[in-house]
Amino acid sequence: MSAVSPSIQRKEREFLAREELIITHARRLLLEKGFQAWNMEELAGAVQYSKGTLYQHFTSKEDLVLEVATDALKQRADLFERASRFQGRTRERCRAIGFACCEFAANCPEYFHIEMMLKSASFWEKASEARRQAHAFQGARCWRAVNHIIVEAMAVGDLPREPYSAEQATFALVSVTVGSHLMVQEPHLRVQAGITDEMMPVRVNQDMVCDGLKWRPFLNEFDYAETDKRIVKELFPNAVNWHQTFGG
Amino acid sequence: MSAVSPSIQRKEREFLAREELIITHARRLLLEKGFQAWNMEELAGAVQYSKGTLYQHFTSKEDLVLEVATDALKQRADLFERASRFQGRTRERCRAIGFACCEFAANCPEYFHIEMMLKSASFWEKASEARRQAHAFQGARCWRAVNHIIVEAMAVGDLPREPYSAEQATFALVSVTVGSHLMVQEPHLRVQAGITDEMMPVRVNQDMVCDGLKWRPFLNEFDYAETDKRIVKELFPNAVNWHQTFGG
DNA sequence: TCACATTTTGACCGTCGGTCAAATAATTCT
DNA sequence: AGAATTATTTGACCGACGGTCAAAATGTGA
Repeated sequence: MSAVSPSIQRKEREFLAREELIITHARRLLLEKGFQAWNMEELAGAVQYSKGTLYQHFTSKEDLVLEVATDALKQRADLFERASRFQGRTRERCRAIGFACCEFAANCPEYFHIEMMLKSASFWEKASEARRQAHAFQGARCWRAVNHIIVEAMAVGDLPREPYSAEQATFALVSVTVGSHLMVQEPHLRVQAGITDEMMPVRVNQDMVCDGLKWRPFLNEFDYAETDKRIVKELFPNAVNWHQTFGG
Repeated sequence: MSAVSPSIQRKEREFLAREELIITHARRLLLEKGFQAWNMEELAGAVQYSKGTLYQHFTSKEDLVLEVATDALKQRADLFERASRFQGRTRERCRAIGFACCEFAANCPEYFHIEMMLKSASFWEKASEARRQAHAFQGARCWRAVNHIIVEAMAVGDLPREPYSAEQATFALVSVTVGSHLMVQEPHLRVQAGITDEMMPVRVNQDMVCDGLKWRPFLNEFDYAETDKRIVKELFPNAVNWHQTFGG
């Protein structure tokens, strides 16, 4: 007998295709309306299946949303890893990751808020174990991309080993990045801080932390404007979000 | 006739007392269980009133939670303003606010997650206009406390006016602080970064940003350990959370 | 074509936030 | 004091939603 009957294979393919369809529509609803303002019935209608069928793919609404978030996080990790291979000094490569994160945020503007929602215990425990692990895995990829550059920067002498450890430095960059992406979305803060471009403050704050870490070369001893042009050209040639960052 | 009948006054007092009671129990439930894992019936039982009575005080569950969050934010603003009057150089006073924020976070460990929840549109629009404004007002107090010190630091020459404006610097400090408080609560990140003390990384990250802003005196040209002891002694003599920060 | 296995469906359930007419309590009037 | 009036409290009830499962529909193999 053959290993797997062809009809089984076809079923498998159809199942996976349907899962993709569900995820795609769930992503759309999540971006358009947030978490509360749509329900599973509505999603079922959108994908032309019944509610019961949705629950063959996901154990709960939270499980489905976690899947969407993890897909986004995987995109982020992919961008981070690609950016970390940028040719240049360690701080330039860190900068490339900063751009990658902004590129990601431009594509998934609601991502960081959704991510914060995930962290509440009641949400997390309604998701399946498999999807929780998948999310942790993609998160670890992002962490490693940053951490590896920092370890290398310390190895080659661009970044002092004192007073901050590689882990402290990584944690600081992660914190300032997430914090900035969240704060830049706050209308009140945008007014108070006079922010128009949403991405600029994120990278500006990253610069401050890198300078604070004494990561060579400092902002005022190197032409990072050239680096930035190279990053955009080599890593994000198709992105349209960097125009105002360079003054139109 | 008298301006207001005494029974009216008594009613008023009782009404306010009951509102306090409701808020107190809601705060407890929120800290113990988060947002989802309790309902209005349960709260009504806890305060020994019926559900209908709760809705004479708050337009919705979200409105009530916003009130709790704003109370916490007011505490934060009070601590910030007190800390900003600390005697010392501008960066020492900024440091005092950093301690104030950690003191606050120790008292309200769930605060920043609740705050993130508030920001989702569906939550915000279910709250009453009055409470939204109250929340914005307390948020502005926190912003101003930081911003004033930064403006003064620029005026006295402790902080260069270039390349960052006072608003950019304030935004950076706010972002790194909120981001750090959020990230330090993540179990995965705590493991990856090897964090045991929850407050230390927050202030470490603030130090990085201040150094990155070139805020004099730098970390390595001043004995901030002395400042820290003074801050704890003068501003938080009763707090117990700083022991491990100083190595037991 | 029929028997059997698999998949899909939507009526149904429990929960919860929120409402409101009726019950109860407080106050005022005579 | 007691009736009349006003104010307050209550909890049965509603609609919405996430999630379930027996029955219907569809697919499979002989």
